[in-house]
Amino acid sequence: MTNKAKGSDKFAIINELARRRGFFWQSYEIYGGVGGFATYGPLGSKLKQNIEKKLRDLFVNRLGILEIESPIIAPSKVFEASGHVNHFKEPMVECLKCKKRFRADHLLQETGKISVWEIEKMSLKELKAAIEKHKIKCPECGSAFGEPKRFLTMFKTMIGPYSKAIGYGRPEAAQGIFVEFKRLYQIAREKLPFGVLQIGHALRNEISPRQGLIRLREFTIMDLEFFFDPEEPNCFLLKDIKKEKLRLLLSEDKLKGLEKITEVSVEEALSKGYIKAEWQAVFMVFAKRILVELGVPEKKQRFIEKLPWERAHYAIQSFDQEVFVERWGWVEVSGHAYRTDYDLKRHMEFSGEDMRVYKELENPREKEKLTIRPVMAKLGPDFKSEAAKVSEMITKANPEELERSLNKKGFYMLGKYKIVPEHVEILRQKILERGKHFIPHVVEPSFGSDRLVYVTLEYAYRIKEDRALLSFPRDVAPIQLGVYPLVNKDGLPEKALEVHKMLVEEGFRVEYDDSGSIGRRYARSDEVGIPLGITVDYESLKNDTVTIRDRDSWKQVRSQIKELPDLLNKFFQWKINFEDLGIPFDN
RNA sequence: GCGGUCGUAGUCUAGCUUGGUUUAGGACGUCAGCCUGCCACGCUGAGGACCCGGGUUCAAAUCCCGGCGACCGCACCA
Repeated sequence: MTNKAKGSDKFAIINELARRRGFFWQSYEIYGGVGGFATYGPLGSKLKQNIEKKLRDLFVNRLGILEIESPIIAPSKVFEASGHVNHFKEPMVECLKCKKRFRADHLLQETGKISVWEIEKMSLKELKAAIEKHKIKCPECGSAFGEPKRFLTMFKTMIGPYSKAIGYGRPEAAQGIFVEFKRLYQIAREKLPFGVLQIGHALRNEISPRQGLIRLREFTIMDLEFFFDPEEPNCFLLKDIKKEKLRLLLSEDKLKGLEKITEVSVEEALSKGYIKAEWQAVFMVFAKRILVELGVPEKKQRFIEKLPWERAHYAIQSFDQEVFVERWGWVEVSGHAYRTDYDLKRHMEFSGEDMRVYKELENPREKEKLTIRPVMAKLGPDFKSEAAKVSEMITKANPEELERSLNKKGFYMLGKYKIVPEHVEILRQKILERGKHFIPHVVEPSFGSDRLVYVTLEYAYRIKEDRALLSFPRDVAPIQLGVYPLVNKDGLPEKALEVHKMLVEEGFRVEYDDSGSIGRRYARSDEVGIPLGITVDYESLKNDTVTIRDRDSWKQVRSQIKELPDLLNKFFQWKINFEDLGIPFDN
């Protein structure tokens, strides 16, 4: 859509380029478009796949994390258990005069001094009453508020045509992992720690998403839930990366109104208690590295600690990894939440399934267990019809306390019933405690795939001699190679097509282009970020060599056609650089 | 949701104030052909647009109303 007001900053330029070249655009354009939905074109979907592949390579291949794919729709129970049904319905009030809208819960928290937990339980009527009671007025103009209303940011649907079963579109992929925990734990051969990754769509019915790929109503999330024993929180990868630096913006500084970056090594961040879990720190390092590899320098990244009231309901500590983008400033690209045992515990409560794991103790402990057994032969005559009730009360009583009282006073008062030693039998059993059941803790790195695509594009974008080029890291470039005949005659196209075919068969993503002039083709390929251009010239016909052109420097080297597969494979695996591809070529 | 700005080919735009001269003009891109011995050369040709609906009028891209959408700001973003 044409618009002068949108200006021509990088965001606008990239969105325009993305639309024109087929990276992505707003969905449903023929019906005027709908905000918050994007369609990826051929180049964009490839770029996105490549970025996601990078995370898979790291997490699944290198760290052995399990990948799953679960449904987007879940029965309401799942999100009741997870707490989303309560937390995704934000109570809003609108000022009757100036029409400004506010979060009712935030207003009450700030001015009413009511705890988050209390507010959460309140009905709309109670919220209204509380607002009136505390005489809360519009912070903008001082007028009264209208009726509070809840805005549900989850997409709600029905499961089955006539069913009353309510379902929700998942706002995160994480729950798909938690609900399958038992089976996944078995598949992981009942060993901790282990992690599960899910990459998939998530839905959030945002009120007004107007930032292109940055805020979508349907987006791709990459949730990694990493389960570990809270009593053994040590990360075996730490030794390799403990010296690596992280740029943190700590909540204590945020509270003071400072935008101060604390640059510390992982080691230090942990010892000083800035980051609560080792695994969390390690994943933050990986997240940083991934962004560096996508082209975002460390200085343009930071981890910002969320304040208690900014945090999601399930987290006791959260860092957002932010990247600086030109139009929007610091934008979250990943979140790192320490979810503790919150989710598994809640699903355990709501489903009744045991989500605990069992671990054997290194040194099994022998424990004495005290049991008090009622002696019915004595209870019966003494308590008559109430004997059964008393008996039950005895089994529920604290055995240690009962025994102590009997020894000391010679009786024990169970409510109004006086228990004497004849009424009970005291048993001491030696039991061997071999292990214990517990709920694992979870740290969650969670990436927004679409945002990674956007920042990759923004950081790849540059101008060289008035020409736009996308300087993608070579391993995420949607198209790897362009093959061109220098001119369209004298057998050059035929030769170039042969080279093209050979490279396609070798598994490269290659494009053949013979339109216009060679310079135009180079320019076009630069704009879609093809790292290397292979040109067949007259020399090629004589000695089976081609030139290889580097997108970023525009330099060229000459190499043997038959050596291309090997050279190029090494190049795209970052094993060799452009200069190693052949001998310098000057024309 | 509110306020402001705005909506013309794939993209950027001219035209709108003052309705008719428009078969809606240009540039870039695209396609076909020629040309082209290395960085968007040139030539010939082709295809491609007034957001949607209603109204006013002899006549609407142009004026009015409504809808939809976009951008910016506010609010929201678990």
